[in-house]
Amino acid sequence: MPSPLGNKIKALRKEKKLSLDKLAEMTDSSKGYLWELENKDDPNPSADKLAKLAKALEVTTEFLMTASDMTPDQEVKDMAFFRKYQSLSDTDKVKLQKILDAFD
Amino acid sequence: MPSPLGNKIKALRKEKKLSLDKLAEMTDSSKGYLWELENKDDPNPSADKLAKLAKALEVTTEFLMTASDMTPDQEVKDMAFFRKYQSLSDTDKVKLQKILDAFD
DNA sequence: TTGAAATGTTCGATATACCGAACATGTCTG
DNA sequence: CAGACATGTTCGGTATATCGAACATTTCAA
Repeated sequence: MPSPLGNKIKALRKEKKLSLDKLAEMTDSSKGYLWELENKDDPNPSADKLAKLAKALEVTTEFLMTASDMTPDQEVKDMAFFRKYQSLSDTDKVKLQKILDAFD
Repeated sequence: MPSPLGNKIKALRKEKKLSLDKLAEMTDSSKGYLWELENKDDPNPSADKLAKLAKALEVTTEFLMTASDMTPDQEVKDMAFFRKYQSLSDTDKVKLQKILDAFD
């Protein structure tokens, strides 16, 4: 009856040794609602709650929401690459785009 | 009055030449609601809608949710680049990473 | 062993996400 | 220009996300 999302929240919360009350406070929620998210059938929190939960639990919303097929390691590496790319100047971005296009 | 999330949705939708109606159909929403998401003050869709939007628009929920200081158009272009990158083989990814590292 | 504090669970009430359908506006072709 | 069709906008109603507070359970010190 609990969901993947619920399981992840509970696992992360336990890992950080937080009570429902404490996590509720950190995320501007009620503990009753957090309990529902963790234990009820098909939870569907708002983007706002999701973002606050991700921040409090120190993960991405993507991680909370999706059961990814690639390894967390690979996900993290791809993201790191993307962050570097984003920090480039526009002209450098264009250069890389050209190179990328040559690959596929 | 529109929000970063709304701007991104609209930019991505336009990029894909989708009408509100079409996107609504793809994402099990009403076009009225999608219009609200794109144009109203502080939209707060559910995780479910967010996931369906991300899938239809071929971006991550993380990308949709996190605000940034660049224009939605620029973000969308960066995201397009990232999607291509992700579809590469591991060896090609590494090559591109090397090239990127040479830039900064 | 007891009971008080911490943690977890349930539930009625309320705010709001989301819908359907009407209305408005734009964009064409005849 | 007419008007038909696609697209965008507004809005009242309904389902449900979320709260507050009561109730239950666990924990642990005295």
